[in-house]
Amino acid sequence: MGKQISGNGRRSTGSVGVRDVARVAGVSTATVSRALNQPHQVSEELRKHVASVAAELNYIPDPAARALSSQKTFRIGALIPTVANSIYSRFVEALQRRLRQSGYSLVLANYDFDACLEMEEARALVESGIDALVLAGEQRSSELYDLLNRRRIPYLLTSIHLPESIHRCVGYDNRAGAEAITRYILELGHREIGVIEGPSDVNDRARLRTRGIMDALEESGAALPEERIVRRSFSVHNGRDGLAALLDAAPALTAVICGNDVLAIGALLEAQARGLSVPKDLSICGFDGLDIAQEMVPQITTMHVPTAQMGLKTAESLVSLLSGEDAPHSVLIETRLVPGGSTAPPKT
Amino acid sequence: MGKQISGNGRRSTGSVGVRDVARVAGVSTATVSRALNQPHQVSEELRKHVASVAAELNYIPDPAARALSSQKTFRIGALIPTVANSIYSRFVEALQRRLRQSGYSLVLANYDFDACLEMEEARALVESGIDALVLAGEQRSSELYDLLNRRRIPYLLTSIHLPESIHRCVGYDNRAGAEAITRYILELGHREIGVIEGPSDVNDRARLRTRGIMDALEESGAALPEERIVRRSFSVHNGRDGLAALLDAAPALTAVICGNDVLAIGALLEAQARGLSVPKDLSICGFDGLDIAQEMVPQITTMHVPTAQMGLKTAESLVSLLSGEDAPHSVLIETRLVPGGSTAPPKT
DNA sequence: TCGCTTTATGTAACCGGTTACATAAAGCAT
DNA sequence: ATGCTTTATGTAACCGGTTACATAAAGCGA
Repeated sequence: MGKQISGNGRRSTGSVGVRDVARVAGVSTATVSRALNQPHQVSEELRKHVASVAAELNYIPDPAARALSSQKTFRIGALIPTVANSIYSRFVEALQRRLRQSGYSLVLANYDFDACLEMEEARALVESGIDALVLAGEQRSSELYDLLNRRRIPYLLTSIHLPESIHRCVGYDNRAGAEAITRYILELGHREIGVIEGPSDVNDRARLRTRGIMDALEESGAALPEERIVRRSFSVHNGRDGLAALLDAAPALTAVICGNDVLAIGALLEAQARGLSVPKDLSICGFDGLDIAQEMVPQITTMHVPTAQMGLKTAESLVSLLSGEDAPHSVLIETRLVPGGSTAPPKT
Repeated sequence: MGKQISGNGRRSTGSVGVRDVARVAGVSTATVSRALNQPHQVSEELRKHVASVAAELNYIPDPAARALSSQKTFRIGALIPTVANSIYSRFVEALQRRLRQSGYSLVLANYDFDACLEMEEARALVESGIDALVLAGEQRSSELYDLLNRRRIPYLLTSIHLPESIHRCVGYDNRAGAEAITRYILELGHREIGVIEGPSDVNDRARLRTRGIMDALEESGAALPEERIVRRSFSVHNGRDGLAALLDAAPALTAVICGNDVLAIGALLEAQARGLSVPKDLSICGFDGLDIAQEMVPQITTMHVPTAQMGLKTAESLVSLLSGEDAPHSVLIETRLVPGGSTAPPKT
């Protein structure tokens, strides 16, 4: 290769760089950079001139160079259990859309509720270069939090609301939501209640929901015998299976409270497959407010979570945080009880 | 040996850099870089020494610096209509998992089937720095392809199989799949058939499926009057609405073919809400093989698409491509007809 | 032993923006 | 007009890896 003079403004890659723009516009590279990034520091006429030259040359700043010198990547990581559940996918979509508006890209990683994989993916995300990280829930090895703190990477917990926690969050109150929907079931007159809870060992949202259910039941004086609670990971199939197990152990149930809508859909389908009429023979309720659960026949009573709004708020918090403005330490996303045809007073 | 490198080797950011590792290990920065990236170019003992020093100092290469000098970002963009449909979300999950194994991150963008937004997001992805881009389907403004070619960014089309196209692809044959499932319906004896097609104007997968349905129907000599085909965008709600419209226009239908499983689920729910027995009064089939459709009662007859496998193959193609190896120009993902309880011969 | 090739390592110039600092010009009170 | 402050622009040193080229050492045939 021939020798390369750095001063001629030609990039070896062949594309247009700041030095080209500077040369054509007859100004320095510093001025070009300022004209494009800190417009107020440059006289208006020069700004316009530089902008027009840049546009004419079809100049596109190299993101790697920008990241290297400014120490900002304009990338945000999202470490989500699974995007196959629409409670997370809607969130991710809204998050991405809003981040883009502010010039950020979303780097997605999923770990399917596997704590080990979560740690690995987190490490990879951090090492790939991100300005901030979005996590789901609070429960995880302190190693991950240590890593983030050591590398000074701001992070945000979502799907959970913890005003007392040292971690920032944008989320909703899983416990209170579950308590409210349980009260609703109790107020309908149910006393023979079963629960299909989520995998509460590795998922604090699921655990909080179970806690809320138990709180409401205890408050009402209704005890919940061991055999009336089954634990299943989130899938329609497991919902069916869970209800089958419950009904085998306790055929007298009049209501089943599910850890989320996916389980509730499964329970509804299993009930129907067994010839049970919902809600006449059995009331079923869920949590999340998925579109599809709202379309089921009967419509599933649920605690609706506005996940798109959560994505929006999460994005806004992150953007403020990274702009040096201060964002609220915790943001509460309000849930809403949506009564559907899947619940009714028990048969007398 | 032991000679001091000019400067103190300390990064202004305070973290450990190649120069620190080089100094402590008593070698040059070039050797450190080579020891970590081209191990075969360095003597084994030196390699181990450098590796241990790097580990000891907890050295993590700066991705921006690496990207700037090597012109590789190790990031791959995925521009997906929506991740809220599990046909895409499963794909994205598998894609991400496999890419990570080879050291790549996934940058996700979604456009909700909006062609304008797709172009905008594509531009943003390209400008954010990616080594390659994954797209869904072929149909889009040539402006996008021009952009990718101009910037020399390799790309791959998915969810579609086009061996003749100039574009690379990893996907399945939408037309043939739809033709096969339609034949299946015809072979059951149905002649009074309705169709709820997807939004074929902006979505070539949906259009190909409609084409496959029409091909099979024409081949069988069965004409499809205008009023027996309705078009709806993909949602359970629209599936219900679509079936309602079809039944209003043509109450004598014995089978309904849906553009995908989401529409089919909606159609099934609407049929049940109207007191129709599926499949006795009406047969319904879909396309995609979503988990939830397989759990419905009755199980929905569908053309199963192994999306996770498609994600895997897509990732592998991309990795080969970016490693300079040659990847197949088109990869066919096989679909599979899964008969379920939602279809049966028509009432005689 | 010489000369040539191969292999291992070091030096320093990149990659392409950003920005601290220097400098020039303009504004303004005295 | 003088001196001081404010504002606009230029110069060049960064950011932290990678890698072309130079150099030293080792291998090897004759």
